[in-house]
Amino acid sequence: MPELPEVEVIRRDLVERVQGRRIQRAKIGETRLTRRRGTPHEVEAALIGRRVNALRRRGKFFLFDLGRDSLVVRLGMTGQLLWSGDGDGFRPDQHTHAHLVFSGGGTLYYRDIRKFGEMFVLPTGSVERTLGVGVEPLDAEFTLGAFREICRASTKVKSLLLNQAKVAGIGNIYADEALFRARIRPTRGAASLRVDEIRALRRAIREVLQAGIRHRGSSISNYRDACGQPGRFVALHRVYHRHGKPCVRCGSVIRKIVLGQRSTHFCPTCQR
DNA sequence: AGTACGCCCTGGCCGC
DNA sequence: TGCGGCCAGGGCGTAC
Repeated sequence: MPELPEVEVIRRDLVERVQGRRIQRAKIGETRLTRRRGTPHEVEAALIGRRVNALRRRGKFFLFDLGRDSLVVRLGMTGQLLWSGDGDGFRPDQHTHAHLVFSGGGTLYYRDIRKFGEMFVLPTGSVERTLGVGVEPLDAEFTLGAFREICRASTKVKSLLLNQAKVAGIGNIYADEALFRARIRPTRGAASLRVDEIRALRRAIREVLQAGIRHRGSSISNYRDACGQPGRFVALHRVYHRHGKPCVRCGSVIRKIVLGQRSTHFCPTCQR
């Protein structure tokens, strides 16, 4: 479900609440959550008594820096991290599979209807290598030169954008929206892009991700921030889920196709 | 290396 | 109202 902007909104909501606090209790009640590494009990044991030095984001991953180790959380399609202070905020339900109780009050719940998300612990020093995600599109390293190198691939440009090992954090919504803003057809071969197109796409990626963060994310169905509130960016989508509707730029009918097993939306006139 | 497919899950929506 | 089929923002393993 959540892409870079949604994860970043949640991270910003949570950082003030958990940074510097100690995990007093931890409960993981779903074995699927820890399938990548360890058992629920092992992960719980690695968390209890540890202080959260920082809460960072890498692509679509949350990284809770616990010192020597880091807790890694990925939300998959329907995962949510929901905060509850003492007596207010989220109440757990049947889809709530884990929670962390923090010193000084407050509980962080992990809720995930489809259970595609995951939660595991890695040595902090090996997080980067283990996750293997590519450049952060909002960071300074995402230069035109770096993106040109990435585009030297024999794959369609949209598939490239969705490849987390190349560029971190872009998912189906923001890929379609960025390609629309750059006026590039999703089916174009990445290697066929001219320099001016790569420049436009890089700019569009950054703009659409920043706009997504500014509007607190895209809530198509069940995305919610850490306080349970939906994002407002859907109203500003120009192509995603707008198939059959007129293009906001030229009035042509927005089309929907399948590309790389994912629904893909574009304007057949504006995007070339 | 790239692509297609099945699969992991659950729920919402649509048509009948 | 009920039911089957299809769809979904992610990503992995396998086969080609």
